[in-house]
Amino acid sequence: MDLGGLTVEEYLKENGIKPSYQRIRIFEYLIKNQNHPNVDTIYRALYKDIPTLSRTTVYNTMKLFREKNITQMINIEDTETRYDADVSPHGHFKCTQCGNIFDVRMDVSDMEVEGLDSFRVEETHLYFKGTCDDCIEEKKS
Amino acid sequence: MDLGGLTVEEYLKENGIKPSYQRIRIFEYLIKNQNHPNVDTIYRALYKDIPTLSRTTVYNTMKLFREKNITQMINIEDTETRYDADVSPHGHFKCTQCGNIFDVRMDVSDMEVEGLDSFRVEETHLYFKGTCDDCIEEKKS
DNA sequence: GTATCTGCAAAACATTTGCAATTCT
DNA sequence: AGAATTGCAAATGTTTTGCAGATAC
Repeated sequence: MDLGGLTVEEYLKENGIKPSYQRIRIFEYLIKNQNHPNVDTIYRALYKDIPTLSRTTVYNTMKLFREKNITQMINIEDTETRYDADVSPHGHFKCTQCGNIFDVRMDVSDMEVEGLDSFRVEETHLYFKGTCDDCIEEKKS
Repeated sequence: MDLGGLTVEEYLKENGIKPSYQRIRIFEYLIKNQNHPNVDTIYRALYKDIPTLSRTTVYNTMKLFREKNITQMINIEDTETRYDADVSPHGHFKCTQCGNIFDVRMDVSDMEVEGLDSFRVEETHLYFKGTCDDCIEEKKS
């Protein structure tokens, strides 16, 4: 993740977000841990350092980040929403064994999709589910 | 939707599902109404005819259908899971105005995706979000 | 007659809301 | 001081679970 040479604080300001302590820490977490976390994972990780942090603040912050377009939502399972600070067009692969989500580079321009003429497309989401290499190896041994 | 000349009852049996009255009615609803309904929509529609029906049964049934691979889950919003009795590979477009979901034909073989070599892919999901033609027209007038 | 299926009520879980206390400028 | 932000507690909405009664083969 590259913020174009900006600090997190500058990047947030640039995108119309007041850089509060919590918001900076949450965004820092997102770019340092490219693990596509859900709200609870973010909360637990930061709670160690910021014991006053509440889940509500994480929810509020993720909602704000989404509105300002500096994160995208990943809805693969119905049970949890995960987040990605990389908003460039790319896909995801979720391993159903370990639960990890991996980035998948994709060239949307390659995609020949019929029947989209009558729609104004604002978002494109592509994801795969299956088993990752590590989990395949694990089963063999 | 084509069941290959089978009745719903035969189709369910064929797929290892005991064709109870509720299951038949639910599956019939899915193939007659290609509206990608959520559990509540299915429940409300059938409740008129089957007043003893419970949401639990709809949930149970949808879980069973998924396991037997005669429906697929559509997770576009974090708030609701929707279902499709068409399990052939295709994408979806959700209009954020009216909430309708439309099928989008796609040829997966056209898709050039890098970095999937190390994964065993079991499912591919493609969806778009935006505004449909009807809702664009509506705003103009 | 025994397995399975259904459906009620309660529980579980993620997310949102209302509001009071806190923080920042 | 005034506006925005935080965080608690309660509410909401969806889905799951436990279990008793009904149904089917």
